Amino acid sequence: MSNLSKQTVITLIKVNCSVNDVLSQALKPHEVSIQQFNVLRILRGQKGVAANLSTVQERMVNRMSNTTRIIDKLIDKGFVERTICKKNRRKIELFITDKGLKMLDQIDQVVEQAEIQMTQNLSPEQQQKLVSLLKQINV
Amino acid sequence: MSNLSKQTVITLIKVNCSVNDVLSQALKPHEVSIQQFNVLRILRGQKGVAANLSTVQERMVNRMSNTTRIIDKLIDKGFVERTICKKNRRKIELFITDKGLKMLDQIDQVVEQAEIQMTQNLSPEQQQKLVSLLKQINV
DNA sequence: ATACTACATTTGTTTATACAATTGTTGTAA
DNA sequence: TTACAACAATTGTATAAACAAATGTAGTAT
Repeated sequence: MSNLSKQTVITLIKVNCSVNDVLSQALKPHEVSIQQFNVLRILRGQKGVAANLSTVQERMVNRMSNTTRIIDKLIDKGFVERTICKKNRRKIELFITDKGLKMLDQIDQVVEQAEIQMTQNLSPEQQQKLVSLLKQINV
Repeated sequence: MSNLSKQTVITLIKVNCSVNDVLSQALKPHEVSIQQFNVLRILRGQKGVAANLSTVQERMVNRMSNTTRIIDKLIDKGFVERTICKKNRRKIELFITDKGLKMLDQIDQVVEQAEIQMTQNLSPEQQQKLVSLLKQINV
């Protein structure tokens, strides 16, 4: 039934809007956007190994659009370093700095609290069910 | 378990990103954005009764941000008319035009197809379950 | 009438998104 | 070596989002 499809999609969009609001409000005092936060997490996940731009882009949750400029902001704040790759001068090498790691540890907690708070009405089984249903959305 | 919360939230955000992509791609040939489309639907829902700006804002799925400018675009395209409310000159009265209605009928079909296509892997029962789980997200 | 507060919308400004075009680099075929 | 295609990142540009500030209007108390 088409009405049900519409309701499903609209509910998904609305809930996501609210979730985004909660997350960006949680991040706001730390002056990083959700996108910047995600890039920092990706770089931390490298555990010291350099990441180049295309790697970061592939792993970003939201579409890339302009990863260069997101990283520019993070460099301005001293959270990320960028150098030109010696083996292939077309590529760049990105690292998270100690300052970035420290900041990330702080906001990780804030974000985690927000995540837990948002999902607290759902049992683990319900969350697993929700994730599995979401993954069946056909895009 | 906090990891599960994180997975739930991230899955929701990712799926929503993809859904948004599908919808904006579906709308693109018609040169209206998702936001503009939503405003048009709200105005059509008024069934000829004027809507003022705050009414539209309240009903928008995504946060308002700047409804004035979204409506400016729709007026430029001839889909909406705006007049000053005679009873209260602070308010405006917004109507969808015939041209707007016609266009909306066309893209309604496109959007509906996209919605059906995205939810086709889910049975009606599964969709209802999904909607009910989404609504339990605490925001 | 005057001043004041609240209301409804618009405007300004900064930052983010989307996409195309450009720059600089590398590898490869002639 | 030269020319050319492919690659990796950056820059340009137009549009949208977020939020604060400003404009204009209405109602109310003095």
